[in-house]
Amino acid sequence: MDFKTTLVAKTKKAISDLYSIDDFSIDFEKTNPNFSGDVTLVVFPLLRYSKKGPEETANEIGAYIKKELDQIYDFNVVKGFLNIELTDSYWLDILKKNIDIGVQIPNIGANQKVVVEYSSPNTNKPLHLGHIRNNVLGYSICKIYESAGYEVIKNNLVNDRGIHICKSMYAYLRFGNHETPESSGVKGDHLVGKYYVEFDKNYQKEVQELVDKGMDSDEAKENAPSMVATREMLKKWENGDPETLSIWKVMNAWVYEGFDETYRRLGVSFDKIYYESDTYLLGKKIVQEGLERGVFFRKPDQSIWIDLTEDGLDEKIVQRSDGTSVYITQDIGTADLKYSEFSMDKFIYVVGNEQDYHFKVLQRILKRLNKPYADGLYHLSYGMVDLPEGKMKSREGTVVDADELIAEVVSTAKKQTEELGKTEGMNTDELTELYETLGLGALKYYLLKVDAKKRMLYNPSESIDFQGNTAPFIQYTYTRIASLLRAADQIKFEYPLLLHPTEKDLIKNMHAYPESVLASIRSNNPSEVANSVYEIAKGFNKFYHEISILGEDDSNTRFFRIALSDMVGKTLKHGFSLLGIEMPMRM
RNA sequence: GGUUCCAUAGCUCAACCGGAUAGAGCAACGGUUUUCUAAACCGUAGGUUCCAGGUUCGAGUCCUGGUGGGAUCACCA
Repeated sequence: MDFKTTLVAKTKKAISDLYSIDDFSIDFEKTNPNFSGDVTLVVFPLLRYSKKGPEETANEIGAYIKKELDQIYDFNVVKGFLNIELTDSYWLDILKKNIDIGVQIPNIGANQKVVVEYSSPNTNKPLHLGHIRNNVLGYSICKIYESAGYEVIKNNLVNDRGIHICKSMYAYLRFGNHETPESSGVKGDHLVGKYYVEFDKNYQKEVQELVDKGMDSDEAKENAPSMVATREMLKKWENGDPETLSIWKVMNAWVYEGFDETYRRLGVSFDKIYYESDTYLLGKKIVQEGLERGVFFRKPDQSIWIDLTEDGLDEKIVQRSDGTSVYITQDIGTADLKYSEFSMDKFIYVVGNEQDYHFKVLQRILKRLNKPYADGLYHLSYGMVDLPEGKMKSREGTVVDADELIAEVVSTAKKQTEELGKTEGMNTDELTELYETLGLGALKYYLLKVDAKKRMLYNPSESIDFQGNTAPFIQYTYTRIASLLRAADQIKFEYPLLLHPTEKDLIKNMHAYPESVLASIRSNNPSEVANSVYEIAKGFNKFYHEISILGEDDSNTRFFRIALSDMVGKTLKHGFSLLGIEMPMRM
């Protein structure tokens, strides 16, 4: 039994002995740093039983449990707060256990399977900053679940078909002059993206011309020649026209090559990739079944709907009057496919919050269809990334391109490192790797440290500032530890009897780490891990600054501090691995 | 307009179930290097937690109403 359980049990016993009650619950919380103590019991809710003032009640309980538990060094009472200070030997025991078994996250996910769908790009344009947030979040949440014993399937659903893909294809055929990534030297996804933009420019021009001739604007949008041709192309694609399929395959292959490079650099990967071109028809059968069972209904024009007004949602179309499926139908189909393949307990979609309504509807529909996996569906909804000048818009060219951004943070890392000039003796390969580790670390951490569901601002100058709450700060802390360990020839020691305050703080922070991982799972939000790691790093730098480690004369104390530092380093590295960030050995 | 999310220091973000004197980083100002890496450390200053009510021992957190902002409400994906 761990100490917290014992503490709660003893305290409950104290309260029921003192005030003769038995049906109540209590909980301890961390003591506010402004007061002395480690854990705190708020006694206000107990006053109605004790019928005494808050101070007196707290003092009575404190005196009772102090006698009962050796781990309690002392207690103090401020108003209705009973602050309990634990002994150094208690914290040393915690540390010892930590050092003996290493960083351990409670195994709460044994025999549970989670499918995490993330990334899910369109193959008509390159990735941008919003995609980076998606990828980094998705990958991190996978790592976090894995650390607690879940079996995780990293899943990507590639949106490789549809009218938007045809737009790039149309523009390429018309303006492309057979250029290829090889001939132009442009990365495949960027090349295709170029024609997507090209399409839009030409399309706008055509619309304008029609409007100038007196056509209504909506009508012009429908009748612009390039739009008509693109719709025609989509039909050909759906009918399996060989020529259309062939150009589609070629262009998609270029995009995949480009994406793979970006994925590799971001350090994300997938266990299972679905392509929408394979799955987009899957939902239709389920729609038919649902129709027969009366979950869906048909309107006079033959379109099929579901009525969700009882759930506070609207009616939603699931099949068009011409018999083709809509987006949500595909999602129903793919959900079913995934369940038949993986029988997962939990199914996380990492998708932006502009689709909150969509996923609410999807879950309701799956429930109405009595799908067993409906309850396990979770939409990890994250906020948009804003730019200081406003929101990103592909059309206006105000997107932050993923590849450019990565190149920029890496080159900043290089510049910073060179200015500090501490990398003597490292060869070119090592340096390249270091810049990559620092630059990408900074970028990922910048995106992961804020609450996933919140909208956030991307500030270019701040993201490449490597001071304060940043990945390089934590990486720097790690290299300090690595350097200590290199200097230590051996680590043999007895645990001391007393702790320096900064040592105790470090132990407390490390003790809180596994709990933060569980909190990240509960909230599906890696920022809790990021914040916990930051606290530990900050604590270490204070410790490092205040007391000497290698310079300590007493060899036992010296080795103890090295072992403590080692443990801090391991915890930092563990935390960063859950965020998908590497640790350098030197910087 | 309906639904929904958000609003905390000059800026970017924290604050576990409702708990004490709301915390960090950046920016500003001042300090620390004969000492294990100064990408560090210490200090000063900075707040009517959007507004008005309510619930209670206690509200940034919960409820109601307002103000401001985002998203969504397609036979698009």
